[in-house]
Amino acid sequence: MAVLSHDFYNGDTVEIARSLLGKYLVRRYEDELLAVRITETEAYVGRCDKACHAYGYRKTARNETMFGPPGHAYIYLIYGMHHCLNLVTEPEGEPSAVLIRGGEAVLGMETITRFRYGRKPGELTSYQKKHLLDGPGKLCRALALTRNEDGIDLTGDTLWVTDEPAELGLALPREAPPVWRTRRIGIDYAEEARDFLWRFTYEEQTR
DNA sequence: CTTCAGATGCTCT
DNA sequence: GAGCATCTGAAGA
Repeated sequence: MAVLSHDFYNGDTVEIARSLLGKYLVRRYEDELLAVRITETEAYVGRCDKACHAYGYRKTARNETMFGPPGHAYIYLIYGMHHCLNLVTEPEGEPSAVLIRGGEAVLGMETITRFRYGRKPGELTSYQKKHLLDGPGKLCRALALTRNEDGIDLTGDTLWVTDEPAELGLALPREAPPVWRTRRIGIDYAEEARDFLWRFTYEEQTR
């Protein structure tokens, strides 16, 4: 399969959130490739999910990208200072997306740690290394993703997902380990949707 | 290890 | 004006 196509994203959001685990998110920044193995995702579905920005098909300036075609990045600012990356799913007009909540750096460590801490990899504490990319805001910071990248096509040359790490010149696993399924984080306001088991992580990852 | 306060600005009512 | 799909550092256990 290699680079995920628009077809991949044109489907059930919860299923896509699960299957994105273990795949590789690639960011081209200037002439360098940065890559992250996806370890944590969440599904958001406008049709039926009170936690989704587009719940009940409520369209605003912020969430407009989710109403567009699948296979694009929906990026927004949260808490005034952090960005969150989502991958738009489902057919156009069904506002839905997968939030990328965490990963592990596999390519471009120098640049990633510079974006995160302004330091070289060897200068990080073990705590900083352990928690380098375990949150949606951290991931966007590490890959220099902001609202400037909102709406970009995931089949272009800026940001994409692949399940073939050999394309990156890396000998890395192609298969995901068993996944763990839990409630989503930070959506206590969302009534019954709080209890949807729409968060996916590697089994060994608790956080 | 845990909890907790504060940061900070955009978005929607 | 209220609230937010978060992160950090400091302090306590």
